[in-house]
Amino acid sequence: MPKLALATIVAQDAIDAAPALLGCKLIHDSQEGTTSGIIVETEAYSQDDEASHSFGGPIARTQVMFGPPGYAYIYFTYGMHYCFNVVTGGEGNGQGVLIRALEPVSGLELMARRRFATAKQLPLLDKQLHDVSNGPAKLVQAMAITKADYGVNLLINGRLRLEAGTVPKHIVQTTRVGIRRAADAPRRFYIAGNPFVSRR
DNA sequence: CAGATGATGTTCT
DNA sequence: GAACATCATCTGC
Repeated sequence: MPKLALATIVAQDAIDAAPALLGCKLIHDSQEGTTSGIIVETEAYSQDDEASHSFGGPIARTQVMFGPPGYAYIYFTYGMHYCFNVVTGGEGNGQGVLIRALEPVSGLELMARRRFATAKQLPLLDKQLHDVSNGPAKLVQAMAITKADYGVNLLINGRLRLEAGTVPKHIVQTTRVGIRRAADAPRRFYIAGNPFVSRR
């Protein structure tokens, strides 16, 4: 069963867009080569959500979340990590979907080289393979997404873009990871049984 | 295996 | 000062 058009998916509120983005593909063209992966884990953040960066209204850092859907919201955290979100919902409404894990599709060796200091040879061991992109900051590093990608349109044919995929068979809905406020809200979604999910 | 902890810089109280 | 949408590495079972 094919996915809805991406523009339709991201126009929904984050709580609906988050599961709908599972199975879609994220693609990045770079000088080094192309990397891509299937989105297997997401979290929804909305303006009325205490845990969201958009809670309380727009500030400089979160401006893009209040713009039209389908753009990249990238933030820096813990002094060393970047994370990547897809802006969702209507303009003027601060929302986004955090992409928490990818299943590599192409450019696996390049992704592994970016993640690990030493150049790994394919095939990777299972431990190394899963570790390439099973976390929000890990996939950003593997895909070489940077703050320069903040605010790019992911729906057009740019260097960083989304592509519709197939609807996953089973989706699990549960609580989000690494937050204190609204910790009980079931706003995390992942593809059941997928080995690249960051945690169960 | 689980749990604790340090790294490191921006944002919040 | 403390918290933070994290990760790698350490300790102890």
